[in-house]
Amino acid sequence: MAPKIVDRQAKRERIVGAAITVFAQKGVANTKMIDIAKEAGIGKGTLYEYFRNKEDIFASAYDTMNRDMEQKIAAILSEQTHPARQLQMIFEYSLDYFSREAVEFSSVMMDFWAEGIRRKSPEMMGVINLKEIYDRYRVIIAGIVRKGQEQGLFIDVDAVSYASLAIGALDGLLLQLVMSPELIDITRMKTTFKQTMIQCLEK
Amino acid sequence: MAPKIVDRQAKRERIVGAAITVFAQKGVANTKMIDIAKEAGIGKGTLYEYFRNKEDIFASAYDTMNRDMEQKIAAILSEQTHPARQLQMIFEYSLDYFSREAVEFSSVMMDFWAEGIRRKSPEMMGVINLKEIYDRYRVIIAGIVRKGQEQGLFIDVDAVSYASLAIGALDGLLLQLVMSPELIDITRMKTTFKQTMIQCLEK
DNA sequence: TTTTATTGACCGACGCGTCGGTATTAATAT
DNA sequence: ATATTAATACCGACGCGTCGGTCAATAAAA
Repeated sequence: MAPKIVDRQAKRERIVGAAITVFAQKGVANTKMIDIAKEAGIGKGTLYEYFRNKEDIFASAYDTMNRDMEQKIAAILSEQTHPARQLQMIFEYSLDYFSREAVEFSSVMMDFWAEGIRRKSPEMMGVINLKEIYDRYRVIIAGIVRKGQEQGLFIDVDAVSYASLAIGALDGLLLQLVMSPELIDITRMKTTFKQTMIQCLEK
Repeated sequence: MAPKIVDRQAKRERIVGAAITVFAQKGVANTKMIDIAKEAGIGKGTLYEYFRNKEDIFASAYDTMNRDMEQKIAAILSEQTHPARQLQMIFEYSLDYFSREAVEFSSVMMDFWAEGIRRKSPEMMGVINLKEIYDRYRVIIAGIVRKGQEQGLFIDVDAVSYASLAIGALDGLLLQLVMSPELIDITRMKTTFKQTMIQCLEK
């Protein structure tokens, strides 16, 4: 009259972790349910006790990875108050993160993008709302720029365009990093970022 | 004792054109062989008389789209000699191209990227060599920057990093354009590009 | 008639999700 | 203590739909 007790939340997280590992190795599209199950050390059927379907695991993994990133950005913003420094920190952190910590992360993220793009037109339940994520980052960067302008520190550039450009540059670099890691010198890239994206902003 | 005569080259091109149309409508991954055949107005089996497999059609479509882009870049370079103007023209042209043909071209291109990324690690015969394409563009942009530096027009920034950054920015913007077309104002973006990516370069 | 082009019915591999059955645990009775 | 029981966790063989690629038959041109 009493069931086996399992920490379902913890197990969900373990499965998501396993999924991310496999995604990194084989690519999201080429990952089979059985691959995730094996990595998590459980049977395929058990996956369906914790997730409705493949899509569901996919979305959970995406959420997890994205929450990580946003928390770190938030931390940076609270450490620094000078707009130019905030931008610089965000750029440098992103570059570091992409290159050093996250060869894994990067290619998985690329897969998520590809999926997100593929799902934009059909009335798919937008499990992965890429647009929303972009909007959020755009708001953050544009906010910093506007603050700098109000303080008379930055030139009069369109804050939203600048934010789109900066986010685009980071994403695009991630793309190239995944393709040719040997070609992108992070240290130099940081300098170049500062020389172009930041110094030109300052009066 | 004489067969039906067909212009095989022309028919291949027709098929590739049909493929691109369908890719734009349904996304590369969701396009079935039968969809391409129907769009081209031929039977499914006939596809295999002109292409070895799906991969082959895919690669041909990619080549076609890419050759278009490169030819236009080359034309720009021959029209302009001033380095800063060359960069500006390339940026503006790319932005125009992306925005004008965003729906069709852009989302198909994103699919190609996603595929290219997915195929980087396994010893797949690199039908779609994304790395090579990137290298080519990088060489072009970096070359312009170096020329500007030699002429004493540009500041001393690392040409390769700059090129990666610029290409990244364009790609990343394309990504955002696909996601939220309404958010990206091309005219403003051109101005911002000039204010950040070009003016900061000039002494 | 011969040669080539075209076709779509067919095949088989593949992978998602299900389902019937098994294993494990904890409350309860003895 | 220990047997009993009930609720839940776990599993993997299998069903079924999907889709890339093949091939035997057909059409058309010369």
